Amino acid sequence: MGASTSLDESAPIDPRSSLEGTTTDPVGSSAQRERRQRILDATIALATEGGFDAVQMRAVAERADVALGTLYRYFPSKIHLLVSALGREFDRAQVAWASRTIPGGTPADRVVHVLRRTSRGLGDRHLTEALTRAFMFADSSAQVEIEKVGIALTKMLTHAMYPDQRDVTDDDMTVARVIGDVWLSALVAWVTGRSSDEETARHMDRAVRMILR
Amino acid sequence: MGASTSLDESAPIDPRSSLEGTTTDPVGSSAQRERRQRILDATIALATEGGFDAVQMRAVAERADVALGTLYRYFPSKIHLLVSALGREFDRAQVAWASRTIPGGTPADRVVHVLRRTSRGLGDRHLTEALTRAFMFADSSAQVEIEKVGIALTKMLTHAMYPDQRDVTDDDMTVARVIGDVWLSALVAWVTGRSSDEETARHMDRAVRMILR
DNA sequence: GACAGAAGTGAAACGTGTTCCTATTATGTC
DNA sequence: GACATAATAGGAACACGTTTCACTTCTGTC
Repeated sequence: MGASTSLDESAPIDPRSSLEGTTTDPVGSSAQRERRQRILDATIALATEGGFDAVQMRAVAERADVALGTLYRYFPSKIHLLVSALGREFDRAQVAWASRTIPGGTPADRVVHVLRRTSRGLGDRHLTEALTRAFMFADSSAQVEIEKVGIALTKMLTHAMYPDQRDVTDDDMTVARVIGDVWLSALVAWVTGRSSDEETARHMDRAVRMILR
Repeated sequence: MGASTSLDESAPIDPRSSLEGTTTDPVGSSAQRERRQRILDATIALATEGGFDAVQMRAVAERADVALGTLYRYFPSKIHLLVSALGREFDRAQVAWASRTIPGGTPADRVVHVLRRTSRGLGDRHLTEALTRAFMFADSSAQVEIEKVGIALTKMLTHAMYPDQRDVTDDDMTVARVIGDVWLSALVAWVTGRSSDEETARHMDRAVRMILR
C-alpha cells in the first residue's frame, strides 16, 4: 500500500527544491509540480481568509482539486503543509530582498525596515497567524522545511545588516538568530492578540536597536 | 445552561489567585481548591510522562477523578489547562528564587544560571514540550494565564539581573522581555528536536551575554 | 430537615486531523 | 498498443478536543 522508496516521509517531491529555484523545481512531473503549487496556493488562500483554523485539510484538498489522500501524500500533516507554505513565501521574500537596496543608514534601521515589510508582506493577521502557529508547533519531522525558513530569514537579516557581501561571522549569525527569535516571539504575541500592532512594532524597534547597538 | 456571572470564561476559580498565594487560594470551597490542584497535578503528571499529546482531556479527567464536564468547567480548553499548569510552576519557581541568593558575579552569569535551573526545574523534555507548546499556541482567551507566566518570568529575570531591589527601568523591562523571547524560541527549538541540549545552552549563553553586554 | 440552586457525573454526539482501503487513472516500458 | 507500476480519487473509519444534556449530589438558607 505505502510507497517504496526512502523519501516517503517527505512526499514525492524533493525537499531541496525551493532552496535553489522557487517556482520551477526540476522535481516530479509537471503535473505534480502544478498540483503542489495548487495545494500551496489553496493553503495560502484559506489561511488568508480565516487563519489557522480555516486551513482545514478537506477544504485545502477541495480547493486545490485533489483528493484528501493525495494532499496527505504531498504533505504528511497540516503542520508540514503550513510550514512549507511559509517557506515558499520566505524564499520569495528573501530572493526579492537580495536584489534590492535596503533603505536605512544603519544596520538597525535596515533590519527594522525588512522586518516591517516582511510582516506586512505576510499579508493580514490571519495569514501570519496560520504560518506562525504552524512554525511554532512544528516538531522535528518538519525539520527540513523549518530549516528552510530559518535559512531564508537569516539570509534576509544578515543581508540587511551588511548589504555588502562581507563575510558573515559567527557573531553575526548569533545576532541574526537572536533577532529572529525575538521577532518570532513578537509575532506570536501579536497574532494571538496579546500585543497590539503598535506595541509589537515598538518592541521590535527597541529590541533590534538594543541588540545591534 | 451556561453560568450566570461574568467570570464564566475563567472557571469558577478566581484568576488572580496564584499571583498572590500559590497553594492556598482563598477562592472556592476547599473541595474546589483540592479538585483544581488534583487536575493540575494530573496534567503535570501526564505531561511529564508523554508530553503534549499525552495530556488528553479524558485522561486528565480520569486521573484527577473528575468528570470530563467538570474538567471543562475549571479549564475551558486544553490550552488553558496547560498554561495554568505552567503558571503554577513558574509561580513556584519565582517565589523560590525571590528568597534565595543567586550565584554569579555579573547579571549575565546570574541570568544564565536562573534560566538553566528553570529549564531543568521544568522537568524532562516531555513536560517542557507540553508547557511550551501550550504557551505558544495560546490565544488571547488565555491572556490572564499567559500574563501570569510572563510576569513571573520577568520577575525572575529582573531579580537575577539586579538582586538588590533597585528600581526596574523601562530599559530593564525591555531587556528582560528580549531575553524571555529568546529563551522561549530556544525552548521551542529544543523541545521540537531542532536543537540539541548543547546547542540550546550555548545559544542562550551567547544571546544573554550579548544582550547584557 | 426541606428546599433551591449550583456543581458534578456520565455518556452521547460532533468536528476536524489523520489513516486506511479499494477502484480508477496516468506514466513509462516493451 | 498491452502491461506493470505508481499516483490519484473517493470515501469510510478512527482519535481526540469540545459541546451538550439529563440526572444526581452537594451546599447554603429558611
